[in-house]
Amino acid sequence: MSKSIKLAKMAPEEKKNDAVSLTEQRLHQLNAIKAKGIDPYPVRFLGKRDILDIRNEYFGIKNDQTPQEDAQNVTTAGRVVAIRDMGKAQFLQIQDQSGKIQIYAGNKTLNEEDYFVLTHLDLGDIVGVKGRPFRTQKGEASIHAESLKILSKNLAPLPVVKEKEGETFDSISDIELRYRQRYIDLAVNPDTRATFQLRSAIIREIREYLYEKGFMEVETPMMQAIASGAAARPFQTHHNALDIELYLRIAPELYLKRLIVGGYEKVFELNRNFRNEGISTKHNPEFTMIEIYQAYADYNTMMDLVQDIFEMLALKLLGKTEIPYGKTASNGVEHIISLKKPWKKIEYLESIKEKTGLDFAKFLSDENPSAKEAKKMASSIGLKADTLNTFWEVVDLVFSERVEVELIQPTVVMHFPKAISPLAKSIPGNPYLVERFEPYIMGREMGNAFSELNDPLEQELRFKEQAAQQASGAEETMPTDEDFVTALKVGMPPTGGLGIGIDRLVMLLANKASIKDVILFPLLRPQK
RNA sequence: GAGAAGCUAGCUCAGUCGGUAGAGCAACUCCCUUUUAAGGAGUGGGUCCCGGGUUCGAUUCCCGGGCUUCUCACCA
Repeated sequence: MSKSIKLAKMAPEEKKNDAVSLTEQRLHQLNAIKAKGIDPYPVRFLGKRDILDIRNEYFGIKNDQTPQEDAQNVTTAGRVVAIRDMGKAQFLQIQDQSGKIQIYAGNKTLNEEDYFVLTHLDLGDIVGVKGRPFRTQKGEASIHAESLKILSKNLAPLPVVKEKEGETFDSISDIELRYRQRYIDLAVNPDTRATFQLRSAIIREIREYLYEKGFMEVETPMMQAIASGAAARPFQTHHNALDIELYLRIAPELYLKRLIVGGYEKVFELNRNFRNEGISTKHNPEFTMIEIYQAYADYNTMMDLVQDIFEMLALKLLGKTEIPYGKTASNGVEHIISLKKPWKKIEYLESIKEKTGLDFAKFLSDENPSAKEAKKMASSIGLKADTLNTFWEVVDLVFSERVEVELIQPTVVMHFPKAISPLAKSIPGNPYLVERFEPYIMGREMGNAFSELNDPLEQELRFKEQAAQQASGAEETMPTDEDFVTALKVGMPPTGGLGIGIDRLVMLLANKASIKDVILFPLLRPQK
């Protein structure tokens, strides 16, 4: 029964304490449990209550109550995260998805089989407990175990995390381990669990908000013969039976607008998009975006919608519209972001002029403004744009470098040049600017919206302009989708569309500096 | 794709001006039935990321490679 017996059974070569034998030691524990006739991986453990639920009922939400002496037994379960061995009794801490609680267990209340389990427990094991809630002499909320069942034996030891008064000791800081083996990160770091619970809540609240407003969620192809609807490099794949090349979608936009053509008036899709581009703290090759389309609406409708959604999420999930951001960011500067609407609105070209003195608006009427000219202007304020090939790409560089980075508080940037907005409708009476806006928070683009272009002939022209821009060396342009033009010919009502990057939204609300912190399994280079 | 930093025990980290390494926690043995970063006594544990080179000798110096992080570029 004692641990010395186990050791006596171990072959000498198993006594080594290196990395391999750590698992071997546990295998030995496992075999001892099996030899006792106990199943270390039982089929089921029913009637488990959440630890938080038990705490609230017996110890009070503020942890200021003490259970009655004759309190009923409760049943719960979780992973063993701490063992304090007192000899013939032990204190365990178990953790489930809702929280932690202490278990007090000894040979006075456990039967022989359960006591055997107790003395053969390791950190990381999952146990089921039945017992009476009570407070120890030191006041710790506990369960006095009357039965203790092993539900799953831990064979791959977890990092040991200790904490005192909220401070964590020896947590895992190896970022690679946290991303590659997220199950360990989740098992060990409460903050990681909280982040992904928040992510789930954000997505749920957005869906419910839109359902409430009469929107319908749809699913459009992720595998597309033409990857359009945005300007980005796609992933390519192959369908064997049809023997065709397919692309993973870079945006659902053109399909969603086909649905508006078909007669649905309020649709959205919240799902993955794929872009074959670099990986950074703000980019993962697969990322989640929501696109929302509403017929008989315009970009003003979308402006209200995006502010409503952000404000609603902050209030519902964080309880306030003023939220901190940046404490964990690399620069260490904390900002208080106010998501309260209405947000500040600025004009795209005007904002560049204000910040830099450069006036690009006068080039709007120019059919094919020279990139050289723009580069000259950019270099006059110290910006190098050597790798760019078109006028408006250079302008966008100036915007990102001098305007975007300063948009800490929520700001709506409006009215982009038509040349870089091939799917947006022109402002009436202004042939050069479009009814488009992008919300920015913390210097980051959080979305993109416009009054959707529904003139098929105009759309055809815009696609042609994109092709021409590509010919003149633009890095990324939007491919022509003939069938989409055909759809517009059938007739699409005036429509407003909005896209929001969900990952970045979660980063904002969860106060995370890296997109990898809000994606459960971010793409990493495979280990050799 | 470019630059910078990092990689040492299961975890968090020291360290070696070149002589094959330490701490705390974890693990193992013993004591302990209200402890809590439990405590006390003892023990073991390392391909110092990988491969070359220089050297009597490399974890350390040099070269190459791997992976990660950060910054930049592209995108959301």
